[in-house]
Amino acid sequence: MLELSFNQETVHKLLQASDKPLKAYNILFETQKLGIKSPTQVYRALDKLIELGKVHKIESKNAFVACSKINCSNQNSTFFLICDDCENIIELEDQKITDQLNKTCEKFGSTYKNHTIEISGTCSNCN
Amino acid sequence: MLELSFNQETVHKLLQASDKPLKAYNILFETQKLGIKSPTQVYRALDKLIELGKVHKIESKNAFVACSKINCSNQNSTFFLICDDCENIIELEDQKITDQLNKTCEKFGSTYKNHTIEISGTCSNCN
DNA sequence: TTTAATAATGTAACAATATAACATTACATG
DNA sequence: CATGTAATGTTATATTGTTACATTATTAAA
Repeated sequence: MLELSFNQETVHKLLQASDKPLKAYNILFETQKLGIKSPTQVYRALDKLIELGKVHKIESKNAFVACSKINCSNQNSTFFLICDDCENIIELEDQKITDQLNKTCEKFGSTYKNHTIEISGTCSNCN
Repeated sequence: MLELSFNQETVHKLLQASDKPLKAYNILFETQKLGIKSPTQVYRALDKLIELGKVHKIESKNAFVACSKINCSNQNSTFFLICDDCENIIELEDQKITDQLNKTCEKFGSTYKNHTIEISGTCSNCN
C-alpha cells in the first residue's frame, strides 16, 4: 500500500484539482470517462483515501475534499471554514481548540476520539 | 406560530422521548400509527422544528435530536458529544469555544455565521 | 364575517446519497 | 509459484432527502 491504486489515484487527483468539495456522484460523473463506472467504486476509493487522511468528508454537505496538509495520515479529526456563498473551504488545525475539546470530554467523563468542526460563514472574497 | 401543529408536535414528542438521535425514516415508521404517512411530512416537521431551535441535526449521523435546552430558539449552532458505543448524545454550549471560532474566522477574513461541532468518543457509562 | 395571506397538510413521484453481495483480478511476499 | 490481502467489476438495493402540485387550516384584517 505504498502507492494508490488507479481508482484511488483518479479520485484523489480530481479532488486535488478542485477548489470546492465534490459530491460522490459528481466524482463518479467526472471520472466515468477515465474508467470508473459505479458509485461503489467511488465510495471505495473515498473510504481508502479518508482512511489514509488524504481526503476528508464535509459532513454538513455530504461532500469530499482533498486534504490540504502535508503529513496528513491517520487523522480523522477535521476543522473547516466553509463559505456559504462560493463553497470555498479552508482546512484548519488548532491545537488549542482540540485541547479544549479534550478537556470538555473529561469534564463529562467521556473519552475523546475525534472531532468534526464545520463553521459556515462567508470567506474574505465574499465579504 | 405559538403552537406546534399536529405533525410537528408528534415528531417533537417522539424525539423528546428518545434517548438517542433518530433517523428520519425511523421517525416516519414510529409515527405512522399516529397518522404521519410520508417522508415529506417528517422532513417538513423537522425543518420547522430545527428552524425553531427545538430540534438539531447530527450531521455526522444524519439523525435528529430534540434540543435539551430551555430557551433554544434561533440557534443553529450545535455542539455535541456523541458516544460511539451507546449513541448517547450530550448537547453542550461553550461560549469560550464559540469565541475562539469567531476569532479564527476573523484571522482568515471570514465572517462567522454558525458552527457544527461533533465530538465522537465514548461516554462515561461506556468507559 | 367575508376575504386575503400565510402556514400546514396530503399524496405521489422522484432524486441524491450510500451500501450489500458476490464473483473476479492484481499484486506483494514468503 | 503458492498464498493471502487488497482492489476491482458489476448488479442490485437500501437509505436519505426533495419536488411538485393540489388541498385544507389558521390567522388576522377589512
